[in-house]
Amino acid sequence: MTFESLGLSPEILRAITDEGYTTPTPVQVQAIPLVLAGQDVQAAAQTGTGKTAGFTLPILHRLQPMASSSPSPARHPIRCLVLTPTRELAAQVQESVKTYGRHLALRSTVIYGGVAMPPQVKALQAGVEIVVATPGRLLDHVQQKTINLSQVEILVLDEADRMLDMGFIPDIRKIIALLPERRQNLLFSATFSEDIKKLSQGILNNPATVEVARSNTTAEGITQLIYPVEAERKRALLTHLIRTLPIPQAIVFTRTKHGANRLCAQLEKEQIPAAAIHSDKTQSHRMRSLEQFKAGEVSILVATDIAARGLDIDQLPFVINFELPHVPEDYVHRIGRTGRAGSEGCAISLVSPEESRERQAIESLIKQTIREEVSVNFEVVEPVQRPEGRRPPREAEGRSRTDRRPVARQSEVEAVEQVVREPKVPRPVPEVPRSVYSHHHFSRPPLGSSGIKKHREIPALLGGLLKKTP
DNA sequence: AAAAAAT
Repeated sequence: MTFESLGLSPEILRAITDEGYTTPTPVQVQAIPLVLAGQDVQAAAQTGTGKTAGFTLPILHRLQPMASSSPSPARHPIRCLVLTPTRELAAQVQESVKTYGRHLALRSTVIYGGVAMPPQVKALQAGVEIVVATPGRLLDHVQQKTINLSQVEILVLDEADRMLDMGFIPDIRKIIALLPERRQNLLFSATFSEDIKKLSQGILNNPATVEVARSNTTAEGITQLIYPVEAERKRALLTHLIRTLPIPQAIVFTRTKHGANRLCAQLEKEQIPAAAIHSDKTQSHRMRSLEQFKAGEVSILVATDIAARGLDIDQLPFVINFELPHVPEDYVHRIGRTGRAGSEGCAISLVSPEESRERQAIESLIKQTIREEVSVNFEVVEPVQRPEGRRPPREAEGRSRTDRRPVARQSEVEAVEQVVREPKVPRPVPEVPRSVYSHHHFSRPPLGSSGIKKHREIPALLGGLLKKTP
């Protein structure tokens, strides 16, 4: 199967070739012909399956000016509207539109909150055919009458289940009320829950269904590991793993925004370049964090679930759950940030005894037991256990030097306790994907070219650490 | 129970 055989125009094919892609992914093979035919489509697919290009490419094809058509009108109505749950995802989708529309005379812009209004108004006034937006700011423009949606031909709801979770549906209904009744609708969702099916029924007309990956199953090619660890030792274990595996680059998920800030500061104190991303950060900080991470200037991106879905970073080798998510589905989304587009990756979860319920829920959701792993030698630098009720003064917290001591200097009792917790005899180590960076992908879908491409040597790195089991 | 999104 090739992109040519899907019937895309030469200009679009040229952009695809520019990006170095040759073979469409399964979701693209299924979705592109349907979208080209003008069908409504509901698709269950996560980002990383090539979903974004799956709708971007055929939409560009449909909107491109026909060679035979009359000269384009002076005023350019918005012909396609893409709605996404997060600002970052909106930005990413528009990047994709720009990339694949490079050789076409179609213009696009992205609309979201947290940034100044006037530049967006200006872009809209100049005329664009494609708008990618988050719902809130889009409605803001509607109220200010700075946007006209009356000519929209194609509506895309991206990550619809996320938008549902986030309570965007009333906003989306308001937006839809402003669109022409006759239009093409595309709905993408990680899973088809009952709620999503209902939403879909209300919006789509006789949709074709595309389902590539079975819902609630984790992608093949992602090695999942659990490191059991007491909550108060997680930070020490994390830095230990980052240094010893080593982990060149990873997204580390925390449960709260505050937790993300704290962990980020602590990592930096340990000389591990880190950046944090969550909704309390300013939009410019969010963008900078993401850029630094994608450019490799920062090795750890500490994130809340803002980054659990949709973020598309090429060749991300590791995802680390510093804390397990409360909603088991979010585990699937988080680890989906690695092992994308046919490459392989590793998802590590630091799990404390208090999190056993979450762990159980996750394992029953994904219908597998996640392999447990122990970091040999970790006890050497573990923090000294403090007696109950005697916490250090606040200012001493996070002072790494005072937190830890070599084993030799600890009391015998403590040393014995450690041995019990962390047997010296190394347990069989898990099998890691043949190589985290194996090059034999069947295909590498067009997913935007930002990315971390310098970790191809990881198989060697990992091979040393995670030897194969018999 | 937490996070995201308009100001």
